[in-house]
Amino acid sequence: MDIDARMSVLERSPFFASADRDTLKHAAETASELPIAKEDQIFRQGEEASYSYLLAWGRVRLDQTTSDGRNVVIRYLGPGDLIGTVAVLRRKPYPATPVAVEDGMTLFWSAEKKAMLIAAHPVLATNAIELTGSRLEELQERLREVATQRVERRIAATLLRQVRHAGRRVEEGVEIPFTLTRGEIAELTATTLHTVSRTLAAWEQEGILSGKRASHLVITKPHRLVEIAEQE
Amino acid sequence: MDIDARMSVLERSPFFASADRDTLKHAAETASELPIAKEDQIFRQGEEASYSYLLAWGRVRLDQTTSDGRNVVIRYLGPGDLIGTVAVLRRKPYPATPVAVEDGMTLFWSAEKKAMLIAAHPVLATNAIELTGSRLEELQERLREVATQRVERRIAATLLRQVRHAGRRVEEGVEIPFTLTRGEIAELTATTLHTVSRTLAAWEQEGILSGKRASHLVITKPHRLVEIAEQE
DNA sequence: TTTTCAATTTGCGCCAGCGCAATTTTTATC
DNA sequence: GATAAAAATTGCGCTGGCGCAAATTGAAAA
Repeated sequence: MDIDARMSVLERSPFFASADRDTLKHAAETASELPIAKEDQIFRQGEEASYSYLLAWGRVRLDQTTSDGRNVVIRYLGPGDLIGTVAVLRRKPYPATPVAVEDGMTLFWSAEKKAMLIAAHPVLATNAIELTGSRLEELQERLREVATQRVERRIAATLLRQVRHAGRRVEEGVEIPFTLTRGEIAELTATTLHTVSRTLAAWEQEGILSGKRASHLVITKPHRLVEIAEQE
Repeated sequence: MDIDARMSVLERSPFFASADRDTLKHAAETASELPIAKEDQIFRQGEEASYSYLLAWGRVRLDQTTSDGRNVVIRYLGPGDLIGTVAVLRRKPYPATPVAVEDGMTLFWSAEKKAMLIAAHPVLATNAIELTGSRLEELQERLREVATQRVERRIAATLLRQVRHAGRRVEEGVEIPFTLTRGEIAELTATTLHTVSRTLAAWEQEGILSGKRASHLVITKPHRLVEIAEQE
């Protein structure tokens, strides 16, 4: 990737929203590239946060593992999303493990370079607050769902969230453009894979959605899913 | 409160960590004061975020209400904590309703004054990222607990979290220095008040803690509570 | 094409904890 | 001191969904 290609990637990221050409150029010049292969762990939960990343392309799942070995999926990341930035800025260990769900490319900066970038371009600090705030809002929403809703509604809400983040119109409806297993949905939803499987099988039977394994989920009746997410 | 008293309040807040005298003075001079009485709502969830607050003294509970009228307690705030700042900086509606659990005092700034403060003193932007990141981390922790743990462990973890934030050593153990009803613990823990009551009654019987209603909870055997929080 | 393995599905027993109902306790107000 | 109301407690029936087990499916590797 040459500087122009990098700048093209960066200007599409919300972290660089309203950033001028100088900022983009500075960031592009100081970045390094790391290709990622499916199932690569970019870093591990608990490690010292030395580098912060920006996903150029590909998809990444953010996992948190509990002390008794269970996994919670924090979110799916797509192109333009930051990885590990808050931990680097806070000088805390990484709180999660990002796992590539498909091949991709990241741009990365050392903690020093990132701090210098932000000091030199205050718009980046503002954008970092916006992005962290946005993640906070999403987590609050998820906590509310888990605290107050039955599983079906939660699954519907979770799928709609992926649609909102990454959905792509296709002929039959809206596609979630990455592989999402029943197990992963379970870990996003605080339930078990069996319950997700039963639910999705019923919805597939009803014509609401289709797809499993390598074939991406396609929501054929999004309005029906919204109804389910909003039922009492 | 004169300028010196305000500066004394501000320098104790993590939002002003590492801030120099000029910064504190600027902030103190541009702040206004709003006393709060028990049960006051400082603002309402969903309202336009016009002011951001810093709690000088007192205690505040941050509530989020769901579309079907249920309540989730997001967190308890104490002296030095910010209220509404992220929403103001993001130019989004307030995501929660802060309710005073006792009489207190806040300092507040309009959105304009706050933005000017932060633009003039970059250390404040850095601190805002730190604080937002810290809240993110706590919410991730809570989501992991709700997703993977039984109620008892969650209640223990929740009480330990209050101890860590606000606990005070007293003769019999550690006191949580504000009123925390069984209903509120339930809303912090994604369970019902009946389940909290049963659990706390058993723990009180076992000598782990004491207190209800106006009398604050006192954890008499904190180590026992840690064991419960960490059991499998 | 065959084999392997992970993902998905399905049956089913079990139970943690929800939620209804009733009672008791505590605090604030008059 | 009496009353009212909110918080706490307790009994108990019920059920959503967990988790075990087994079978089936689909994709990747050989």
